[in-house]
Amino acid sequence: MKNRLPTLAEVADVAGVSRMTASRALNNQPGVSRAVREEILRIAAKLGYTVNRTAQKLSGGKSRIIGLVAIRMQNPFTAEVITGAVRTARTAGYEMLVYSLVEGVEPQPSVTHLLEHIADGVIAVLPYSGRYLKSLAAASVPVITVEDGIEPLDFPSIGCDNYRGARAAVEHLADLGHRRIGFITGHESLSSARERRRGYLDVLSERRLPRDDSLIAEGDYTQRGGFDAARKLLSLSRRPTAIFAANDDAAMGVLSAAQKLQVRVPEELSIVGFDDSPQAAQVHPAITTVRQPMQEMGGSAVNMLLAMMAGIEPASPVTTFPTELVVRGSTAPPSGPPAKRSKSSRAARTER
Amino acid sequence: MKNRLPTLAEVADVAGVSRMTASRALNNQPGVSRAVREEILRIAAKLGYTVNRTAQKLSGGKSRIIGLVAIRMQNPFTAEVITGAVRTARTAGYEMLVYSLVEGVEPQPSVTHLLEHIADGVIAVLPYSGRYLKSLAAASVPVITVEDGIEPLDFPSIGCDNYRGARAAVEHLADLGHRRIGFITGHESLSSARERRRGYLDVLSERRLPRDDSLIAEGDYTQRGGFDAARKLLSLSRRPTAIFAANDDAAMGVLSAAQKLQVRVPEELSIVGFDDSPQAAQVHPAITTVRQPMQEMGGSAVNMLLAMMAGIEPASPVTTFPTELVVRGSTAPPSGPPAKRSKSSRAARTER
DNA sequence: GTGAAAGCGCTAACAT
DNA sequence: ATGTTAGCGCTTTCAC
Repeated sequence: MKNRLPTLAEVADVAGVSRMTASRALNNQPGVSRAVREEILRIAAKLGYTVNRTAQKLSGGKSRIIGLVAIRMQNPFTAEVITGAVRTARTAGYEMLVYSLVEGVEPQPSVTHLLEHIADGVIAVLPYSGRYLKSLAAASVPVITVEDGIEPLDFPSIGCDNYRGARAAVEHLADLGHRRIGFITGHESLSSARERRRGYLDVLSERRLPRDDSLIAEGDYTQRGGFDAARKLLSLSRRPTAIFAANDDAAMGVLSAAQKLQVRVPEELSIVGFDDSPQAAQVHPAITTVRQPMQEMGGSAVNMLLAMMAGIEPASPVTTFPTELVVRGSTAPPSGPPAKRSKSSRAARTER
Repeated sequence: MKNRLPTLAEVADVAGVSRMTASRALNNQPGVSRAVREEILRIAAKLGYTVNRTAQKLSGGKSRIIGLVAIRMQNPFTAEVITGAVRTARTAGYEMLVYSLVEGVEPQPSVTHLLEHIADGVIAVLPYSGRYLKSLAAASVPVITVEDGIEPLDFPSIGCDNYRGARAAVEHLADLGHRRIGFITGHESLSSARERRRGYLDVLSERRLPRDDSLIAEGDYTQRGGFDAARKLLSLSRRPTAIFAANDDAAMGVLSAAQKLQVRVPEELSIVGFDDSPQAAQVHPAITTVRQPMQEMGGSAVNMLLAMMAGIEPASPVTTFPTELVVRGSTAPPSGPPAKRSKSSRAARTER
C-alpha cells in the first residue's frame, strides 16, 4: 500500500531509452525499432506498468476514458445502459468511469466537471431536465445523453420510440379483447412518461374504447408506485381487466398488488410493462412488455461519442431506437364475468 | 463543447493575484486576507471554476476522490453498498467514481491501477478471490474490500456475520415447526456461501432435523439459479415445507418457481432469503430475510478508508457487521398434509 | 529512429 | 499575507 506505481520514466530508465521512446512504444506509435519496442513492452509488463491516463489527459492528450453520469445507477434501465456502454467502450480500448448521483445527496454544482477533467467524453443517463441540461451543453468534451425519453432538443441524445411502444402495448391488450384498460403513469415530468401516456390515450380513442379517467393512476416509475396505483385501480367497483404500466418496475408492483389482492394474472388481470428489464422476465407470470434495446443504446452512445471525439457530429441530434412488443405470460384475453367477448377476441387471435 | 474549462490561473489572473493565493483561498487554507479570499471565491463562482482534481493529485496532493471497483454494480448487494458509500463520501467532501467490471469483458491486468491514478483510496466490492486480491494488496493507495463474505485474511475488509445470519434463518424455520427445510446454496467459491451453508447444517443437526442431501440444491446467488434449484426441490416426492435460499435474489427465484408450480407461499412453502435487498420487500408475499446493513457497510468502508488515508490503520483488519432476521409474509408454520405438528409448532409460538 | 525542451493544472516548499 | 520555483507523469513540438 505504500508502493508507488511504476512510471514511464522508470520503464524508460530500465530500458535505457528516453521517455519519449518508451511512450511511443507503449502507445503503438511509429518511430521505434522493432527490437527496442519489444524490449520496452517486456519491461513494462515485468514492472507492472500502466499508463497514468490522467497525466496523459493533462498533457494535452486523450485519457481513453469515457465518463458516465447517472442519477440512480441501479435502476434497471440505467444499469442495462451502463452494461452495454462498458462492453462497447472496453472493446474499443476505452475505460469507463461512472459518477453516480444519489437521491438526497447534493452533487457538485456541475455534475460533469469532475468527469470532464478525467474523460474524453461523457454519457449522461439523466432525467432530461433543465437542471442538468445547462451543464451538459456547456461541457468541454463531447456529451451525449441516453434517456428513455427525448425532448426534441438540439442536443445529441439517444432514446427509444416511446409513443409507438406504448401504442403496441395497448393495441396488444385491445386485440386480446380488453375494453377496460387501466394505465399507470410514469413521472409526468419526463417526456418518456408523457409519450407513453399519449400512446395509451390515442389507441383508446382509435379503438373506441371508453376513456375513463378513473382508469388512469399516478405512478412514478417505481415498483412501490406501481403497487399503490394498482391497489387503487383494483379496488374500483368496475375494475380494469388489464393494466398498462409505464415501465417494468411499476408493472412488477402491479403484479405484487394483484397477488396480494388475490387477483389472478393473467386470468383476471392482464399486465403489460415497458423496458424489458431483466427482472420482468424472472417473475411469475413473466411480464409482457415493450422492449427497448437498452444495452444497444448504451453501446450506441459510446460509438457516437467516439465519433464526436473524432470531430464527427452526429447526422441528427436525436437517435431513436425502435421498440418491440414481447408477449409473455402476464397477458391473456379477459375472462371474468364483466367481460363480454365477441369479435374483438377473434381479432386478437388473428393478430398473434 | 469546445469551451475550455476555467483554470486556476484564469481565476488568479482575473483577481489579480498569484495562482498560489487563489489556490489557498479556494482550498480554505490560511494565509489569505479575508477581502482577497472572498473576491477570489466570487470570481471562481462567476467563472464556474471547479478544481481539476486529477491535477491536484498529480502534483502530490489529494484528489478528494474515492474509487470503487465492483464486479456487477447492479446486483442489489453491490448497489446498496455503493449508495451508502456515495452518501458518506459526499458528506465528507469526497467524490466517488465507480469502475464497473462486466462479466465477459476482460478488464485491465490490474483492476485498480486506473483508480489508483485518480483516487486517494479504493473500495473493492469484489468476490474475494485470489485473482483480484494480489493487485489489491499491492496498491499504491489504501484499499478496503466490502464483501458479503470474509475469509480470515490479513487485509482490511468489511463483511457481515454470515454464519449467525444463516443460523437465525434456519432457526426461525425450525421454530415455526418445519422439519424438512431445503437449502439453495450460493456460489460455493465464496466464503459467504460456505458460511451460510455451514449455519444451515449446524442448526439442522442441533435441532435433530433430518439431514437429507436431496434437500440441498445448487444455486449461484442469482434469481434464475434460485428458480431452477427450487424447481428441483419442489418436484421431490417428499418436498420440503420450507426453503432457505442463500440470498434474496435466489429467494425471489424460489418464489417465482412456487407461483409457477402453484405452490402457495407461505401456506405450503415458507421461504427465507438473505441480504434484505429492497426488492425482497416488494414482492408478494414479502420475503422473510436476514438483513445485512449494506448501506452502513458501504459508509463504514468510506470512513475506514478516510482513516487509513490519514495514516490510521484499522484496529482489526476484518470488520464484521451483525445481521438481523426480518420476518415477513413468506414464512409461516407448515400446514400441508405431510406435516405433523406437535411440540415444535408450540415452540414456534413461544419464540415469536 | 531517437531525444531534448516545454508545458498541461496544480500544489508543496521555500521565498519575501 | 503573498509570490516564486520546481516538479507530479505524461505528451506535444521540434530537433538531430
